Order: sequence, then C-alpha cells, then structure tokens
Amino acid sequence: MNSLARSAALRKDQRKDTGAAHVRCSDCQIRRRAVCSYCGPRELEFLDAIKSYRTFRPGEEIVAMGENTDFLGSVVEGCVGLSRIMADGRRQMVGLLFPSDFLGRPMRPEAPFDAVAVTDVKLCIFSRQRFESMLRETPALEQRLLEMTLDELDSAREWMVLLGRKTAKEKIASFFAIAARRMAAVHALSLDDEIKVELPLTREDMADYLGLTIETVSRQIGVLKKAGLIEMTDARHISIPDYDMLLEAAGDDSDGGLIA
Amino acid sequence: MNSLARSAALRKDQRKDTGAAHVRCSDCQIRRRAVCSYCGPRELEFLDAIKSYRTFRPGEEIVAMGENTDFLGSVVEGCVGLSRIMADGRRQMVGLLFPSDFLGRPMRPEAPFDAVAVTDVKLCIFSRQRFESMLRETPALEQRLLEMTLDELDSAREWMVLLGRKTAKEKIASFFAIAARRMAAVHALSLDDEIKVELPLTREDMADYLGLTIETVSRQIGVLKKAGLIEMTDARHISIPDYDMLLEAAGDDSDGGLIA
DNA sequence: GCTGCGCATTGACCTGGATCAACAGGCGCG
DNA sequence: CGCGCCTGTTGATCCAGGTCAATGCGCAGC
Repeated sequence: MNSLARSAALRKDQRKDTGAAHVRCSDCQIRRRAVCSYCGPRELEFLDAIKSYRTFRPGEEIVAMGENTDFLGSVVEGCVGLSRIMADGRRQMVGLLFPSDFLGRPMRPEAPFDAVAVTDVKLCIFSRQRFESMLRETPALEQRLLEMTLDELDSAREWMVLLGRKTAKEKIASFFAIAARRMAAVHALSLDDEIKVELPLTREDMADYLGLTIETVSRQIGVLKKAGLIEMTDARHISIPDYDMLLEAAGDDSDGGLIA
Repeated sequence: MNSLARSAALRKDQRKDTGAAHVRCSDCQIRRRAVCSYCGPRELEFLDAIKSYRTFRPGEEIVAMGENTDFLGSVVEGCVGLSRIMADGRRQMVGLLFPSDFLGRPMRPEAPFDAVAVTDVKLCIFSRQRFESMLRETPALEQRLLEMTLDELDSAREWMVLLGRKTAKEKIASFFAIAARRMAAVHALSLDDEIKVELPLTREDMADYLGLTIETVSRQIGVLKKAGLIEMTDARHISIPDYDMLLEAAGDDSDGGLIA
C-alpha cells in the first residue's frame, strides 16, 4: 500500500493528534532498533508509562526551526524530513527519518531544523524533561542514543560528499541505491535480486534532498531509465535490475558506505 | 606565529610520533571543553595514566578511511581535516577539527573517513579498547561525548545547507564568518569589533571544504575584497570590518547558527 | 645570485544544471 | 462529464562555476 492510498484511507478519528491505540513497548514494531532497544523490562515498563503517540498528515509540520520543543521521540511509522529554508526560499533537506529513527534534539530545546511529515507519520513521544532525566539515569538509553547519533553523523557526512562533489546523475543514482539498500534491509532481501522500491518522496522533496531542481531530477531519472539502470512502473515506483551497476553510476567504489 | 613558521621551526626530536612532554590533565589547555571536561579528579587521574601524545606534520595522514584504528582521542593543538576522496580523485572535506574536538569513531574500529593534519597537530590519545570500556563505566565521559556528537551532527547538517544550496560567494562568506566566530570565541573578543583571522587552510583545502574549485575560491575572495567585506594582508590573513555585513553576504538571516 | 617548486591569482572559454515556459496525466469535485 | 489543481515531464535558453592555461611570487636549496 503506498502512502497516498494510505492517507486517503485514513478516517478523521484515526488522525487526531494524541491518541491511537496504545501499543505495549514489548509488542512495538521498532522495539529492536529504536533508542529504547537496549532497555530491560523494568526500563521499558517505565517508558511505556510515560510515552504517548502523535500522528501527522503528509506535509504537516512537526516542529519548526527555532521553536522550543517539549517532546522527543521515535518515528514509528512513515517518513520525516529535516530541512532548513533560507530567507529567500531556497530549501535543503538535511536528513530523512524512517521508522525507529530518533526525532528531536536532546539537551537543547530550540529545534535546529524544521521537521516535516513526508508521508503519514506516527511518532512515539516522551516529554523532553522526563526523557532527559531518564537519559541521565539509564545507561542503556544513553548508550543507544550515542550509537544512533554517531551513525547519523556518519550518514550526514556521507551526504556532504554527495552534495559537494557528485554530479546530478550520480546524486540520483546514489539516492536510489540507498533506497534500495534500505528496502532490502527492512524486508531481508538480497541486493543480488531485482529490488522494487517505493519512493516516499515527491520530485520536489528529492530535489531538496539532493541539492537539485525538480527539472534536473526528472531529466536525470530519464537518463538512468534509458541506460537501463532502473525501470519504472509509475513516477513513484522503481525497480533495480542490477544493484552493482547502479552503485557504479553513483560514483561509489563498490562498497560505498552511505546513509544508515 | 603562523603554522608554516611553526612547522619550519620544529626540530626532529620534537616531532617524534610518541612523546612530547607529558602534561597533567589538570593543567591541560583543552581541559574545559574536551571529552574529558565533565570528569572528576579520580577519573581524570585514570585518563592521565592511560593517555599519550602524538604529533603530525601538515599534510600527514592521521588515519586512512577503512583502516582499523586502535586509538581515539582529542585534538590538543592544530587543525585536522576529515575528508573522503572519490575513486576519480574528487575530494570533499566533511569536517574540520580544532583543539578540544574529538577524533575517531567510538564503537566501530574502521575509520569512516580520512583524517589529515592540516597544520601541525598534537593529539591526546587513548587506546580504543581502554577508552571504550571506560566510556561504559563513566557517565561523565559518555554524557560529554554524546553532547559533542550532537553538536557535530548539527554542524554537519548546517554544512549540508551550504553545500547544497549556497552560491560560491555565499560559501566563502559563510566560511569566513565561521572562522571569525571561532576566533572571537577562542580569544573572547566581541564580534562588533574588527576581527583578524588567520586561515589555517590552503586554497585547495578551502575548495574541498566548500565543494568548489581553487579558482572559484580565489575569484570569490576577490569579489568579497572588492565589496569591502574583508581585507587581506596576505593570502592567509583576513580581517573583517563588519561581521553583520559578512553574515548577510553568507545568506544566513542574522542569527545563522552554523558550525560549532 | 639563480633555479625549481608549491601556492595563489587571473584570463578565456565551456558546460552542467538552473531558469523559464509549455504541456500532460491523475484525481477530487461540482 | 468537464474543470481545476497538483505532480511530473520535456524543451529552449542562460549563466555560475568548472576547466584549461598562463603568470606571479615567496621560499628552500644550491
């Protein structure tokens, strides 16, 4: 089911800001990867008691840059974009968060970037105050957060290479390669098989993520298509017949680390 | 004294890899800002016992991407560049480390990027194994590392905006504005006064940091000079008569966060 | 002193990607 | 059903910044 269909299917009462049925932490789908993944039963119980859920529609603002935020949390479902808009309207996305990724800036209430729901989003949130004091007392939580932050930093730096030095074609190929890797990881597929990827982003979001314009995104996708590196059923669904060839077009020498 | 003069003045016995007079942690110049800054006397004593120093000449490689590193540590003196080189030689710097900044990737031995000494560099290092086990047992250390990593992540994302969306002129102006801020912070100067900055980087390093070519760097510096936003005595020394005007040229709306 | 080398500047030209503009397909809505 | 809106594609043109090339200039070595 794609995000648009899902969004259309949502009924109002499912969208209210606070609410959505309470899921026990032990049953949570992001249990093994989120910031809470090192917590023991007792700690989980406590988190369970203080957590709540919020949902957002595509395009809805989750936090605005500079705003004082009183919550922190994890993405449970959907995709969140972090971005900054310059005074004259130029926009750059600086991060994409997927289920289990952590959202918010611990130890500093002012949000350093805008956070916007790209698809329908469900967050598991904690009051900033409670989470931060728990962080201080709970090594399992702090250790996991440190690990995740270090990974994010590596990803951000990989992305700097893309933004600073790659051509438009390489940027698109890199983006698809990462999407494929993520897709393969989530569904436990092999990268040697043909991989089908659903793109959660509009062309505009892609352009803002890659430091390009929508026209260039469109044209370079066309180039990759003609070269046989990708196939498309519609604008939001690609499939990748040969992952290694795509990686080569991405300018990464085979292994090419890239985003977590 | 500039870095070149310093480098020339160095005698061989001062450059040997391990050594340099042992400085007690309590007397260390980066004591208040480094990863160890939250440590108490007992913890500091332990760190003191397991630390050692290493020095590097400008251009010397500190760690190579992919290499397994057995140490972690802090920059005590000088400037370290983190970068990645693509297969065809394109290079992008993804970070610049200054005194008190942390160097190395905890919890993962393979270095994700090259680290190269930009100037003469002095590092305070610990064996990875000992530091990581101490990290697990010492909340003061882990908390500070988390804080520093979160700051680095914010900086990296700010830099992504620069790389993805700013013009060459804005990139140069941003770089100078950051250099000025750092200089003002280190020497406790006001940004309202005229600030003199020594650039530790060559034009090539600047180009690699900003995602430009050396020619464009040179030309855009010329443009800023003609516009009266900066003054230069020689290629490595600029002074900034009006910080706010420079910020405006950088495309940041007044406050414009940017690198730590 | 001269020579060679590494860094920086400057000029002439070219091109990848931005900009401006037209158009096409899907979808909700009256 | 036709209309308007949103997203995406495609074409024509422009220009910021890259490329190629020449020159300057400070400094180490002889």
